[in-house]
Amino acid sequence: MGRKPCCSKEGLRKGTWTAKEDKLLTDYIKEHGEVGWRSLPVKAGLLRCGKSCRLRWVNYLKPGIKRGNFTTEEEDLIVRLYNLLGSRWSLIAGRIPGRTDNEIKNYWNTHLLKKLKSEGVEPKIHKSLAKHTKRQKEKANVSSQINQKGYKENKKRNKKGKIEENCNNIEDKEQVAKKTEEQCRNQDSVRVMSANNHDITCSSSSAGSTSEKETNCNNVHCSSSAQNLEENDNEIYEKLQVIDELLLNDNCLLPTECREFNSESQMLLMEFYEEYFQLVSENSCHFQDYAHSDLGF
DNA sequence: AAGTACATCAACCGCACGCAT
DNA sequence: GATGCGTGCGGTTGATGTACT
Repeated sequence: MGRKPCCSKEGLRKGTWTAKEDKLLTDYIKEHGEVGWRSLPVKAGLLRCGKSCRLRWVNYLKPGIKRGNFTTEEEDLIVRLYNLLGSRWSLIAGRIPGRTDNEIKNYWNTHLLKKLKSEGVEPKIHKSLAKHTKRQKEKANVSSQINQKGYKENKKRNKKGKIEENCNNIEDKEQVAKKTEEQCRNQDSVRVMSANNHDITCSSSSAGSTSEKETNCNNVHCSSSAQNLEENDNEIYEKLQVIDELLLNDNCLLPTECREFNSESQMLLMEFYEEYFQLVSENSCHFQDYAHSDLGF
């Protein structure tokens, strides 16, 4: 018994959207919100599949979507995120304000791959992650599962729009940032703007003093003490969670008025990512699952 | 100007996941 | 635990535009 199709294909339009269809969809969503994609076409008077409506909205009609040429900074970011995450376009798109997964995917396949190859750079090969998620999950080791559990729950809460509830548990957004700031005192800092447009000074480098940082890194890479390893794992993992908490909520990443992605906000973003990538890559041998499994990020 | 090849990107398709029952 | 539904994701297709012959 096969799975039911998402909708009856009969009598439905396919292909390029017309301006009239766009307007119908936009008007409906403005009034009712992004809910019930399956029933939306009928209610909105569209002869389209619900999935098609969602795609059209998410990729083209949704406010704040940036069209047009990618900047070199964006290109660089895409390449580095790809090396970290593989072809997880939605995750990559989530870290580049105004860009959609589809656009980034197309840009990668049509421009960046060629560009990299012409420069003699072979992009990191990733397995087709989507098709291996189950297997990867099964492979995930016990300790990482324990570490990831809390984060996954946080992520789930965020997805459900319960960020406030989450913030009550681990303080609020500012406190999350403050926590990071405390952990990162004495480190080179980067500035990240909070949702409240407060400048938060924090670092995505390892916690504590420089010596502690070195100890952490050494332990992560080659400690023979299982206990130390576990403690440091948790510490670094928590740090990644805090950073990613900020990254995932792009309101935390950039204030609304910076959605235009002006040069100043772009600089701040790039600085922040520099630190972020450094931290992840420093610990990549131990946190591969964080960077590459569907549980991480 | 016409035909063909290639490039681009919007849109489609099928699968997997989370959630409700 | 099994099943079905709604949704989101990544891979792929195909229509359209552009360059070349």
